[in-house]
Amino acid sequence: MKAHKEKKSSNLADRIYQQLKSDIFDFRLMPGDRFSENEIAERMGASRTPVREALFRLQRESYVDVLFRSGWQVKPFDFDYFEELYDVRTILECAAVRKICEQENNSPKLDDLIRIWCVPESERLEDGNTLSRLDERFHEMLVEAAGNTEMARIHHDLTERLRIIRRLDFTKPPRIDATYQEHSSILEAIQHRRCEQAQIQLRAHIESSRNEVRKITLHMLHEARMHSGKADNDD
Amino acid sequence: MKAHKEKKSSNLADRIYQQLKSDIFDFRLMPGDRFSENEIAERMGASRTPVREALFRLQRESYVDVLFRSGWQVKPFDFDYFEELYDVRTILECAAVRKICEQENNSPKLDDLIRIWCVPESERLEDGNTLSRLDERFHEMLVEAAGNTEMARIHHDLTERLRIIRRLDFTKPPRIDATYQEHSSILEAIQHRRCEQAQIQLRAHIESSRNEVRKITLHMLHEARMHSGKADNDD
DNA sequence: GCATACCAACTTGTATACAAACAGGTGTGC
DNA sequence: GCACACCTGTTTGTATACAAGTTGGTATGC
Repeated sequence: MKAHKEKKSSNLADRIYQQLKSDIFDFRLMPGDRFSENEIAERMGASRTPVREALFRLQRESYVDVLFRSGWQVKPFDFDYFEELYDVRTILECAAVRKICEQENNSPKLDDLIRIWCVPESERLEDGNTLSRLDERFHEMLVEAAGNTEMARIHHDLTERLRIIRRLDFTKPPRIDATYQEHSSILEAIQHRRCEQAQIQLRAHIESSRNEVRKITLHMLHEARMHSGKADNDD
Repeated sequence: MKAHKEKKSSNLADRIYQQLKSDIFDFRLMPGDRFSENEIAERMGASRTPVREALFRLQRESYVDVLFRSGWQVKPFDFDYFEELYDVRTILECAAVRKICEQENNSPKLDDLIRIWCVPESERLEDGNTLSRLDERFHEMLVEAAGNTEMARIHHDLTERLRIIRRLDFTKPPRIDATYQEHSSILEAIQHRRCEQAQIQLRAHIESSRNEVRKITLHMLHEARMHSGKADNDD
């Protein structure tokens, strides 16, 4: 009765949604760019209907805005916005750590985390892209281990929204090493139920990642603007 | 019914969204009910297009589900889900209190709150419905006073989702009195920057409200099922 | 040369038409 | 009486047609 198939492939709207999102992520659609539904529909080889569905989803996730009968716009970069998301992320993850520390037995998720991150240096991964995704999963799994699926869902949304700037964090080996070091240290504190210590370390970890990203983002955005041959728009 | 001015919002989809949501809230659409887009479109006197837009929004907010080419369904009541939302709410609000306590000067929002809630008994409101909305605003303003608009937005979403069961809290005078008492006490603690105490009180306040709602919800749902002549579905 | 009014092209919002797939009933073969 | 195939109506997914409003350019008046 409930075993309905979920055919993702037959859903044009989903595909367009994903495509548009990655266009935004990869700066093929620049912050501030304006476009119309017809334009997208033509480029995607579809009609306006699924395009609109995709755009409404992106709008709700605050990637784009609709101007009344006057086209759509990729939301301009708003650093305050990302700062706020980082803050909420920190709050949720610290709360998750607290919940985990209140559990008597390790949840399977926690054990998985330990297996992944508490490894000798020789077994550590080095690829930036891979590690970027793995880092995302570390923080997500931490929240999942707390056992509140709605909290995990909200945190997952935050992660999605932050990915556009966060993946810039793993471009240099020092940050990669630091990540392994900090993650394993946090997990160890959790394992010994040192709640306060774990939270402090987690907060510091997020903060240092955030600082790194702050610097790189500005640079990247500037680069992208230059390559696209567009002038900086500062009025 | 409600003599609201028709705002000529020019947005049919929005109106349909609001209407459907209140249909769900008032149990005109029962949890588990199945319906089709045409059915809704006909009842609303509109075409399927804006109806679909409204339904997709409600789906994203997890009020309804779409079954592949087989109609829509009002999401069945899931008490674990509401419990989880309450948890996240508590986490966010406690974090907000912490942020507020770290501010040196009172934000205007905080002063507003004090003006509303720290009043002599004679000036207190008594109407359950009014107070229900006012209570929502208390918690929302608390988060807004912390100064993180994204956190406030997420909290606002939680509030929306919890309203369906939360408004059942203010049906009895004792809870009304207790609410005034607890809110003013929390605000006082915040004003004196007693962070820990404020958080503990807030947590207890939410918890007692939650307990009250837990009891009433079960009863209400049962009533609604009886009146609609439907059998309980406990698989 | 400048300001303003108007028009035409374009944009989103809504309605309708068509396609694909599922569900449930019905008839047929045994 | 029962099982199974088929057919028909209903459902969502997608495309297209139409309506209403905005925008930007152009022509005209001064």
